[in-house]
Amino acid sequence: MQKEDVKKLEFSLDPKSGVPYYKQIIIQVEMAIADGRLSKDEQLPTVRSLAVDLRINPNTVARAYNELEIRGIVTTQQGSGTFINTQEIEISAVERERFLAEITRPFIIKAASYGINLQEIIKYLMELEKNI
Amino acid sequence: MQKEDVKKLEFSLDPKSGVPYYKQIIIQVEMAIADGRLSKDEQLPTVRSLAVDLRINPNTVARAYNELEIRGIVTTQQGSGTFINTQEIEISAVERERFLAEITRPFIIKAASYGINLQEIIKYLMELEKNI
Amino acid sequence: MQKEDVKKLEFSLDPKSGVPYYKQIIIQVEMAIADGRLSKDEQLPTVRSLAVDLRINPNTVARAYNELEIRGIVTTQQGSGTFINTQEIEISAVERERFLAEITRPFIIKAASYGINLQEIIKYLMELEKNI
Amino acid sequence: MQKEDVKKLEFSLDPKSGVPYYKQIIIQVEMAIADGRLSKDEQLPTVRSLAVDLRINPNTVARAYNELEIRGIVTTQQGSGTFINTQEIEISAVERERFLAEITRPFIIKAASYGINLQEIIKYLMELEKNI
DNA sequence: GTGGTCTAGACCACA
DNA sequence: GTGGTCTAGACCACT
Repeated sequence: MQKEDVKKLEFSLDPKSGVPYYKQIIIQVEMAIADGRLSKDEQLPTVRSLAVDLRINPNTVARAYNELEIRGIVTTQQGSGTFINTQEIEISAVERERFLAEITRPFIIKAASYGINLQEIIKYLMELEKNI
Repeated sequence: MQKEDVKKLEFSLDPKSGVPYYKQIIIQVEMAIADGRLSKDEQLPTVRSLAVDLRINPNTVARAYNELEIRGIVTTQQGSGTFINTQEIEISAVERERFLAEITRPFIIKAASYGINLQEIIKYLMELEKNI
Repeated sequence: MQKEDVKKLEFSLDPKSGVPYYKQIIIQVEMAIADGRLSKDEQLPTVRSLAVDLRINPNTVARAYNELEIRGIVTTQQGSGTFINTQEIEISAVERERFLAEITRPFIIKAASYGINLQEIIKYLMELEKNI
Repeated sequence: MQKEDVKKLEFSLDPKSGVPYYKQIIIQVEMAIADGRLSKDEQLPTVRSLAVDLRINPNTVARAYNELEIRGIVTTQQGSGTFINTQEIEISAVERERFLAEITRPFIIKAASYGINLQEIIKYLMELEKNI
């Protein structure tokens, strides 16, 4: 290998998701840390460059970085940039449950529209799990 | 049987969740349809009665019902009420299986990308099913 | 043939159309007169029987008949029923235009969603017309 | 060219039509998309500015935009505005012709059932096209 | 500045 | 009685 085969960090926004841009950025940073694409002391894109990349207002990026800093996930060094500050992301049980509900709901509803009920879904998933 | 095993429809709002009231109502109607507590041609509570029940403004209920109508989930007939409109899409058993596999895959992948595994999903769904 | 091969009058309501029931009934009576399924002195179904047929409130049928009477299209004979009162239905130019716009709009919009514009539609229709 | 041949987007409401304001706005946006005056990623007037223009309540504009969003026609991003979201469905030339035939047939039949013939339809559409 | 949510209350149309 | 439309105005979240 000539170089590290690292999954590069790529931000992307979904305007239709209803999730505010700044939150999408926060989640993506957190996820990148969680799966190792970002690690301690690495630098995030600058506010301006990311704003240009994503074609959004720099204030929006700044807000995301700011909230990440408040949560202790990144540290901003005046004049030099924003850096990852931690190795681990902890997501609270409540957040976890809420997130699970959020992604599960449309899945259940879509299945139901084809006449597939919860029991059937569970049965299918248990089959799947057994065969992993 | 000891008692009627009715799964009654009960609306409830959580003001602390951050989810707007009207969306909570939409979700509860959708879920009730998905798990069979509401089925075709059944009438929803009237706008006014639900508003009183939930102690919210009738406009908020109306907004939820209106969105459900635009999405084709309910039909309202002025002067008589709001009725469930869902007609399940008819598919064969084979298609059914294929369809289930098709919508399950991205769902599982998405969950996995957030560190949630199949076991956890199944556990959550069983919890859900119990509480219908 | 053994009997008159008459197109029978059949009322039907579409709850999803957004058009009030009483107006749907009015239109259907007018249409039936216009194309000869109903002619002068024929009797309409009774308010009660039609209400039962359509599974709607008798008041709704009564309202439709009442409006038809106001317009001079039918006459109600106390105790004997409601009868067609005219041979011809005249639709005002304004109504006609409005109706034309109403049925044209969704057609144009649907075409547009497939990238077909008005000019193209017109061209196609002119072709059609030439080949009749 | 003597002057820019711009088909500018102009909203206008007819209080006498009986059509609710919010529906008039929806129709005008849809038609503007259909005939190309509005295209993907263009921004609609802001809720407040359109409300001032039309001298109606901002909630009424918001309601129209909201319904357009539910239908997937526009996307709103809180804090930045409302944008056209229509992505035309891609079809081949052959499919195009077939599709046009397919949606035209029921349209013509419906019109005919109300005594409106092809010539009249074409005349109306040409009128429409001229006035864009 | 943008849109989102909610309330309060009026008046109308429909069954 | 039902839902539909619109206004006025408040407060919030996001860019």
